[in-house]
Amino acid sequence: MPRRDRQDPLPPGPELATRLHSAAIHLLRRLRVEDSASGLSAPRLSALSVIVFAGPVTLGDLARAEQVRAPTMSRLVSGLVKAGLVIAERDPADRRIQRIRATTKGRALLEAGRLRRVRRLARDLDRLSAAEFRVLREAVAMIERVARAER
Amino acid sequence: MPRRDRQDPLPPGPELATRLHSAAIHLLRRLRVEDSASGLSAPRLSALSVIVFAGPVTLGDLARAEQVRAPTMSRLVSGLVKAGLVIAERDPADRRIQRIRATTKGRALLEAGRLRRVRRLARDLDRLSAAEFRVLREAVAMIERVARAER
DNA sequence: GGACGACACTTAGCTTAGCTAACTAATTAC
DNA sequence: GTAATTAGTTAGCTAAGCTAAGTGTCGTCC
Repeated sequence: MPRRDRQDPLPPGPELATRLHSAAIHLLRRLRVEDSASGLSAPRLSALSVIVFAGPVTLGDLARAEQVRAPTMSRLVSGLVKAGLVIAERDPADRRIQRIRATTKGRALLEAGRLRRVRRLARDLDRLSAAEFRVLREAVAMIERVARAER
Repeated sequence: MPRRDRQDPLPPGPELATRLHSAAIHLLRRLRVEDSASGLSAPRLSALSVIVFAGPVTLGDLARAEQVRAPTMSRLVSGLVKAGLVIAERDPADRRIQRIRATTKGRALLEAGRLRRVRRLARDLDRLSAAEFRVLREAVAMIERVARAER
């Protein structure tokens, strides 16, 4: 019975996927260091990010986006509300629903943090040549397409 | 006083960094869905991953890698030990230090989870043409280099 | 070679983040 | 107009984060 050893080379598709997966993890782990300056916990920062970029969202939307249950998101949001970073209003048309959106303060806080991360990444990318830059630009467009695809 | 508007185009370096950052986040958020099948919490899964790939590590190494404090990692590791996924042994040369390594079971569990993520990503990457594949391969090598760089 | 500081981790005790189960209120379906 | 469904919340638990303080081990230095 043929057994697949750990050292066996993987087929080309999975091998690239493996490397992309690993590279993405290491990239973001590196940038995460900058987040402590925001003063927010990782779950709150992540939820705030979705609220800022996805515009007014419902609590259910948020819970799905963050892959947590509704009660968890309910408490995260009330923490963000108390901190003055977001506002939650009942939808007048369907009063079960909340419309959650960022305040100016929330948007500013998130944007400052995102800038720290991006600046750090931009500094790291300075190691690349102009030609490599062009290749990376193409690749990023592909990753965006793949990562946002329907299913 | 010239004010930078939100709609202003960013300079080329930061703009690529911004897009790469966002693409990496969306890529991993998408793959994270697969992790529930492992039965482990995200922090434990992440710690196990470092243990499996970085070989025997100390608790301090792990805490630094995961960007948490020692007491947090201490409890994560004892959870993994109780679950039979890792083994922690005192270093005979310096008995303050632990050498933490994965068991066969731990390695198998992590590998199964990683495979689910990678297979999902590989399936997503099938949308790309052969030419795009080659570009992506080049870009991944660059990202690996950048993400592992010293500082 | 004994005292002392530093180091690696653990314990205690707190807050936040995750969950399920059960509840409330609003809407939709019949 | 009653029943079922949907959106969130509350209660109550475990896990994960922190700081402060404790334990044992090592290195140093006189």
